[in-house]
Amino acid sequence: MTTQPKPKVDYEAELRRAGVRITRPRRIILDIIAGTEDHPDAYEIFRRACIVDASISLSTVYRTMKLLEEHGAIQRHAFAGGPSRFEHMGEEHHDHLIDLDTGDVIEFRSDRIEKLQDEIARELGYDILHHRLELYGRKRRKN
Amino acid sequence: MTTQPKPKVDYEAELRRAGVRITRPRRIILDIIAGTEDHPDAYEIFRRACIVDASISLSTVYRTMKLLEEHGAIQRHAFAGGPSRFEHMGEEHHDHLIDLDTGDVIEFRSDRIEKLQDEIARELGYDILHHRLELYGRKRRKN
DNA sequence: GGCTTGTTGCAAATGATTTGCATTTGCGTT
DNA sequence: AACGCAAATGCAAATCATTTGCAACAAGCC
Repeated sequence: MTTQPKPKVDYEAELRRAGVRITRPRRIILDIIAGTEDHPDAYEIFRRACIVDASISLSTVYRTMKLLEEHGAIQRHAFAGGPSRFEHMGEEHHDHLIDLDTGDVIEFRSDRIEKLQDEIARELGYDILHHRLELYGRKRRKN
Repeated sequence: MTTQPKPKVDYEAELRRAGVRITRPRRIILDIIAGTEDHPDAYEIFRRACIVDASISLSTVYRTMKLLEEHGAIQRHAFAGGPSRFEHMGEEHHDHLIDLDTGDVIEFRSDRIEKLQDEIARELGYDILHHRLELYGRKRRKN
């Protein structure tokens, strides 16, 4: 379970290629999500963006998040009871373990689980487009 | 993958035992969720309740859902991009496959996945209190 | 049956997100 | 380098899901 350092993908070039206009707000937002390893929500991204350019609006953050999600540049997580939180797409898909005490999010990945999911979906006659696996727990007490 | 007929648990007696006052609205809502096999949201429950008693308010539905959730009588599902949907607690835990075209929810269960989850959490030093596994897909085209 | 306290309905508040619209800006074209 | 137009922005207001304050009301114990 190594913490793989995510490669700084050049989203800008990629989006431009897809015909997306690169504006100043978009560049700033892009930099923020590309450069963070946590899972900020829209408002947090907005707050960070404001530090760079105070004229950026929250609507633009939301619009940009939706745009990036549609272009597969980011992943939206809707954890139970809270605003959506975003994360740039890494190489590898992974799932999340949410620490109920601290709210920390731990990423993990299990190929066996991925495989099982596909099997189950096949049995049920479905193709999986995506999935969501979240474990909610607390740190084991050393007793 | 059999569709087990859920036992009509006597929520009323159980809640009363827990010191919960059984009012007319609560009884109606309880009957609705105990008697359905789908996953209605608060508004849908409200709508169904209104047929029985038009004076029931949406707030009461929300308040009752929260109450029932706290007492472990129902399960709240926050599927991606939509309101919470509720389901009475069956015997067996299960996960969900959401049909992206129709919104249908298919229940399934895999002990192997459950087991893997526990293993993973243990490796990470956590105890799982609960989890959420949702597969989003569409029906396989017969090609 | 009356009392006490929890519950309800309603309307207004909240939190997250979206949208209408007038203004601005990217960027291919001249 | 300036031009033009469609696309993007900021702002405020709208929307959607859910919660809350409060006065009227009803459950369940005496």
